[in-house]
Amino acid sequence: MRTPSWDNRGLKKGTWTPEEDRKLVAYVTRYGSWNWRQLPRFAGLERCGKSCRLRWLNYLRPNIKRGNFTDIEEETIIKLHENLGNKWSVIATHLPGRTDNEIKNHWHTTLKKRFGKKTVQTETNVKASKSNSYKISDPDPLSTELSSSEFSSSDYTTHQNLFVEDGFDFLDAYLEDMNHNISTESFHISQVTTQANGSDAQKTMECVRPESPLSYYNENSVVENDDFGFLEAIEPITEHSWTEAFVADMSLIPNELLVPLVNESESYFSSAYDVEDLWCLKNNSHDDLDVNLFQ
DNA sequence: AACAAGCCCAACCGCCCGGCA
DNA sequence: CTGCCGGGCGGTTGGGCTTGT
Repeated sequence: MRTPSWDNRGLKKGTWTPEEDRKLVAYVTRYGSWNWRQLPRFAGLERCGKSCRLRWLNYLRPNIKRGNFTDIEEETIIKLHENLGNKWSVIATHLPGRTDNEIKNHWHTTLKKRFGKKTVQTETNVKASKSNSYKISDPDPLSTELSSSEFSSSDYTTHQNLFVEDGFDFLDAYLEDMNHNISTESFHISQVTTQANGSDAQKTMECVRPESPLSYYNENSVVENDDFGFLEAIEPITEHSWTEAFVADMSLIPNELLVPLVNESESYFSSAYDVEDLWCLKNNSHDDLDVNLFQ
């Protein structure tokens, strides 16, 4: 979108590149967002912390739901906006997978025009009459929170995809999530797993989300050049690897923020997220997910 | 085909709030 | 109590994309 530029501190501004996305995802996935202001330095990013935070929360974070808003989602936004005003972050908590920024954009570009000048209540009642899952007459905005059963099952595919059966491999789950339901096209990427033990650990997995940052890559070049570097982040391979920056700076990260790898031979990744939160997510109902995850 | 206008959304900016020393 | 710092939030903007003429 925005033309890349540098501010007076030498920090980059503007559109994020795929490489920057990979660095940020890899770093936050492994170490969490322990300090947004310091994070870019350790992650090898020439960005301000705010920019990193925004990029992560609005675009790279798992469970982000993209694409058109459903009628139910629009009804929810309209109703909540009527009751709460421009409290986009609060409204976003009622729409699993949607970010406040996305909701705000959708409101300004679409809903405001459609509903801004009409009586919102009237309009929403019409829409609500089409839906048997949303009670527009409920006066309490909080009580209008949609239960998991009020969304179609596909709405939650991203949540369900966050976890895989064979253990707690956060990054696998992340990639699974990124694959969600966007395209039927597919391409293969290499998955770094346990190369350290010398076994033939390279697997392939399908990545089918052209709208994701990963899709910046030409699919053919990914296959032919094996240049899909997303996972290189967690295992410095060459001296030119960007990972060198944060690997070299690891000593500066407080020990308590460095989560030891559980089992290097099987689960290379670890996360500084609250492990209890993540584990409980595996068992909790869907409507807790967006609250607990990655806050 | 070329241009203009409007749309859309990622990203930035500045303010506010809470935690902490 | 006060000031600093980091995070969060809402408003705004830049510019690519789409649609209309």
